[in-house]
Amino acid sequence: MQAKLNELFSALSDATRREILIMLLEDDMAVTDVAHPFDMSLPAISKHLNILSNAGLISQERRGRVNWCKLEPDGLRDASVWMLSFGQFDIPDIEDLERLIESHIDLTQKN
Amino acid sequence: MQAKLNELFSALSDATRREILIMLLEDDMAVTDVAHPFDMSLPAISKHLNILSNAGLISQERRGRVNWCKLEPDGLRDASVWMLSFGQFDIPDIEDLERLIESHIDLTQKN
DNA sequence: ATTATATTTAACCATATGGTTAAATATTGA
DNA sequence: TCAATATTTAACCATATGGTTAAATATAAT
Repeated sequence: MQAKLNELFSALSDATRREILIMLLEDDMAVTDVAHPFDMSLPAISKHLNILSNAGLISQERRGRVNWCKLEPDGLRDASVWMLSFGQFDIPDIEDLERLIESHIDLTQKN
Repeated sequence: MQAKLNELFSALSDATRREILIMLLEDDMAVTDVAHPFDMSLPAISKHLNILSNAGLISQERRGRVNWCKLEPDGLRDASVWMLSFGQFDIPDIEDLERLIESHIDLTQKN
């Protein structure tokens, strides 16, 4: 649980990786196309994609020589639940997020 | 903006630091007391507290020889807004979070 | 069969991170 | 004044991170 959160937040702590996630919001992409806008080598991007995969934020499916990268929006859930609940609740279901938001707002307005 | 998010997510990517935040949810604490439950030296905790301060997640106020650590719940806002909006919107105000949650749920149910 | 394309793996490098111990710096209490 | 307490700073260390280039692998196209 803690290890998974470490991996998640750590994956999100890099601007290149956050950019990649945003790109994948539009559509699935091949590794080469993900790499295109960045001033960085293909292996570097490949590493970033592995980190995102291991964190559960994307999935990769190889078809032929192309490795398709796909956003896994559920991957963000644990981290966002932790952040919103600030770790004080144990809410597994995304339907409860709205309630968590409410309590987060209460929390921030307390001082 | 990106640098601040790097700092925020990076600060959250360590289990010790997340634990400290949860501890501070209860009440403000002196550095020594923060350190107490951890199997770690005081300087190590001091470094963690600096990282949390620089990320804006806590503040520290020295009174006499005691440095009081205080949670800054607003510090989480940027990161949670990014996560929930997935970077596609530009919502500065926490009142709008509820709407963002809605769209996040839509997003996750899309596939 | 050969070549081009897509991607990963390997080896390497510089810097960052998270810890340590020892010493320094205030501040408080006796 | 002297000692104890609270905390930080400094110097160091091992490992992790984020990048590089060169080589390897697998698939597709000619």
